[in-house]
Amino acid sequence: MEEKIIELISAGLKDLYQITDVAIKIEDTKKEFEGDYTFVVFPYTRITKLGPEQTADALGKYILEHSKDISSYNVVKGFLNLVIADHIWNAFLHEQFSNVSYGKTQFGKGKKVMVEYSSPNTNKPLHLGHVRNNLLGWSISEIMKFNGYDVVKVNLINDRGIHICKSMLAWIKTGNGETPDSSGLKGDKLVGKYYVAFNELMKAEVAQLVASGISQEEAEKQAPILKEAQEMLLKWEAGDEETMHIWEMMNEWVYAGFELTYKRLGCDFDRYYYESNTYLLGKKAVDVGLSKNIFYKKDDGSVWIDLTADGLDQKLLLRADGTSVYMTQDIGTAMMKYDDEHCEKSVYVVGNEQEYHFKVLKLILEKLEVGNASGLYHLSYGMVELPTGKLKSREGKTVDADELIEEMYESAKFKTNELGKTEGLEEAELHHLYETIGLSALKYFILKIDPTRKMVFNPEESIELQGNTGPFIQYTYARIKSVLRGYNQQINYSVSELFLLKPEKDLLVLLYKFEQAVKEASLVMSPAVIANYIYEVAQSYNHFYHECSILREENEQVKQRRLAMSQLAANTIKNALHLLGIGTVERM
RNA sequence: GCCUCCAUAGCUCAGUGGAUAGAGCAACGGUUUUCUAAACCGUUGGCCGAAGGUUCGAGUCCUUCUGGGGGUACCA
Repeated sequence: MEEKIIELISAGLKDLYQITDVAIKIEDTKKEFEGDYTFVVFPYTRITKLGPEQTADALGKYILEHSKDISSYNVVKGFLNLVIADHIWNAFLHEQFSNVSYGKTQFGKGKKVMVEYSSPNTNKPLHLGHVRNNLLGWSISEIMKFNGYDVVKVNLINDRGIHICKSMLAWIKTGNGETPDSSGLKGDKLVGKYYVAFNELMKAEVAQLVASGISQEEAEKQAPILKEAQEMLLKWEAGDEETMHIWEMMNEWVYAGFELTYKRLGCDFDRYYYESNTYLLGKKAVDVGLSKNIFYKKDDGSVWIDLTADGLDQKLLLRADGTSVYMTQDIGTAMMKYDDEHCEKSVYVVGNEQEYHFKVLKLILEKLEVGNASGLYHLSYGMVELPTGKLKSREGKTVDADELIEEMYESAKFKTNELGKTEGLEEAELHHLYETIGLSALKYFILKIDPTRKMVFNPEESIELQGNTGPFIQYTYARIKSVLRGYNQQINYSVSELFLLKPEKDLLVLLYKFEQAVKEASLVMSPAVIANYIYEVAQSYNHFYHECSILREENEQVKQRRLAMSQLAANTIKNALHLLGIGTVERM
């Protein structure tokens, strides 16, 4: 429809004013005014030599004469508001109302994209920050799939490095052979406990050193337990048997724990990468870079790249002791990823604190000519903060993912029971209901916010189930399904020339824009576009529901139309919620 | 210091250079013999951080300033 209008305006400008070769832009008409699309004529008044009103009026007249699809127009100052004829909306409804995959586009057809998300460290459990990452990564993948892209979801497990050694060391020193079975703790929780323990042990040692007259900074470098961890990393890279054994055992615990959390969050992956498998490839690449003089070696043996010519600093690629760092691993991973899948685009869902890292990574890949540097895209999302301040995982001050999900579940359960809507449902159905509603509240609360922005997570607000929330949208869906159940026959809608009431038309126009939202969400990689869109749909449907009778409508044609609209709204909500990883329930 | 992102209602957030800046929450009031009240309708609440500039038109673009977040050579 937009294209048609643009053609009309373009023809009008040419015939009336001899204006050609200009990019015509139209926008949605603001609610306060009558019309569907608006064309702003201000920029053209200089050429038309007429006032804005006259220019717009002449153009409006021209369009009305040349198209049956525009039923009327009005002019406010320099704004030409065009009203689309009802038959267009009716035809759209007729075409789409039973389309269960309504909204799908072929926008990204033939393009293959890899989306890396989650990417946890194996030394501690998943927390609120990971939750945002997981939800974003999964949702963006699904949005791109919905747009026809071939998407490979990837999880890069950071299973090696000094941080892992810290957990291992603390476990060896203080664990007394504790296991998930013996402790009853989820595997990731158990390992996380020892990561916190390490930091406490180290803190004590640092305090002691400081007491003996050494500076804080120096003490933090010299703490014996830190030295031990560093030695352990060396042993690990050398393949020391005992170290490897403990490492493998503890990682298995963590994976089992993560798996449970992923399952509950609804995240899945097509492929897993392990940094323990990719860092050697990275090291090799560093050697190649050295021989090509892209990198250089300092006297202490550490390897660097000088990026001052690119406006950046110097960056470390290998430590003086020869062990690899984050960057080394990421070079190797990028190479392996490209070898495996040959995606033209590789998206990294990683927090914005690492923007610098990815800028450097991209440059290095470019210079080394490996791993498809041009396709690298860092989807940089904002940090999650609590009303009380920032999350601090080193001190164990976080919002734990599992606990958070459980709270949402309980909240949904409490609210459902309070409303007394549990009648006739069996235990398993109830569980499913609470789970679906609780997770919807959590997911929607996080995804409705623009990913690039930092967000404040208020636990009390997040468990709200009213207003602009996931459950509100689910409720609208359940309400529609209830109406459709009440009819319980095939909807038999045929295009009629009947007049659309305002709430009907508003809803239809909004539903028509789903594809546009789907496309935009994929372009800007933002589930928030979908979330905000579907919230408007739910609001609009509820308004329509209050204003217009459906089952009680006596005019059969109108009744069928409203049923068809309900059907289309239900399909739209279901598909949109799916893109956010949110399920629907038939009643709630 | 340098780089970068951000600043919109009491709170959390929307706002492709266009019209009178919008939602939700919170506060107050109303709607159910009628298709699900987790809903709907209304009231209160704004120098869009400040000052300049570009433009017919700026919350949106540019400059400066203020305040905050993040990054910045051996954590990841």
